[in-house]
Amino acid sequence: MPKSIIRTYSRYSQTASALLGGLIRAARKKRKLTAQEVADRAGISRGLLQRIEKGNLKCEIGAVFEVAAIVGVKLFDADQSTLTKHLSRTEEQLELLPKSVRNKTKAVHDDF
Amino acid sequence: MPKSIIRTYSRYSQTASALLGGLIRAARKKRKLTAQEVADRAGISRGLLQRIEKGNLKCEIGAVFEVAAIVGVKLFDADQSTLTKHLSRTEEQLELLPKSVRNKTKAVHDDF
DNA sequence: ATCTTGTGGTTTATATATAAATCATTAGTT
DNA sequence: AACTAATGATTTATATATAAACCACAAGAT
Repeated sequence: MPKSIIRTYSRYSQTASALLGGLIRAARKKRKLTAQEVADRAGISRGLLQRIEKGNLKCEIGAVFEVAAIVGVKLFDADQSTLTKHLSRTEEQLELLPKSVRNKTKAVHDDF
Repeated sequence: MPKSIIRTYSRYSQTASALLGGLIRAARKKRKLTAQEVADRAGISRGLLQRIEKGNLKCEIGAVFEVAAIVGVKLFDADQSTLTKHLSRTEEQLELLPKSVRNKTKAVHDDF
């Protein structure tokens, strides 16, 4: 049972989430998309999109990634891909990544 | 009321999340940190950390960001900050971001 | 071989995020 | 001005993520 859960977040997380939310909102505006449109295409409610754009840290990461993809905000471009290359080439990472992405095209709930 | 919610995720989201989880796991290993140590410092359960490292899309983004910060995986460095500068300087973004980060040092639940 | 220690997986109870509906306000249009 | 559309915010019911407690197995260490 979850113990009363009063989670505190570091300033880094707050900033990162607020930044991401702001980028999403700005990108959505730039593309002249309404909140409802984006929410529909992401398969989420408009209320959830509002929280995402506010940088609320309690949203599920899948919803955030979906929205980011729809409005064109990419988390892992250029810099991150190099990060992937540089970071721990000796780890099991390279074989771990494909495995957890493979064999699922639609739903992902059987992920664990 | 949530309608039976069988969410599907795009391949982009799946890849991004798996990549992030893999980076986190690799970084944790690299720093010789046990799963329990990281979970404790992040204030989450070990089980949740397992799902995060697997790239499970249903984890809350706050927990993911916390863990990423602890093991040293940064989401918005170099490339992203330039993205911030380039992207829509005319939007309300620049005033939106500080506001939603300001006036909260510990908890963030009063965020909305 | 025994004893740790770390990890992966499962189960259960509960806290809570979510979808839906609603209302108010704002912005844009004619 | 009135009308529309978009947004912000709130409330309620329910689906579900989470913490905690397990178990089993693997890897080291003594």
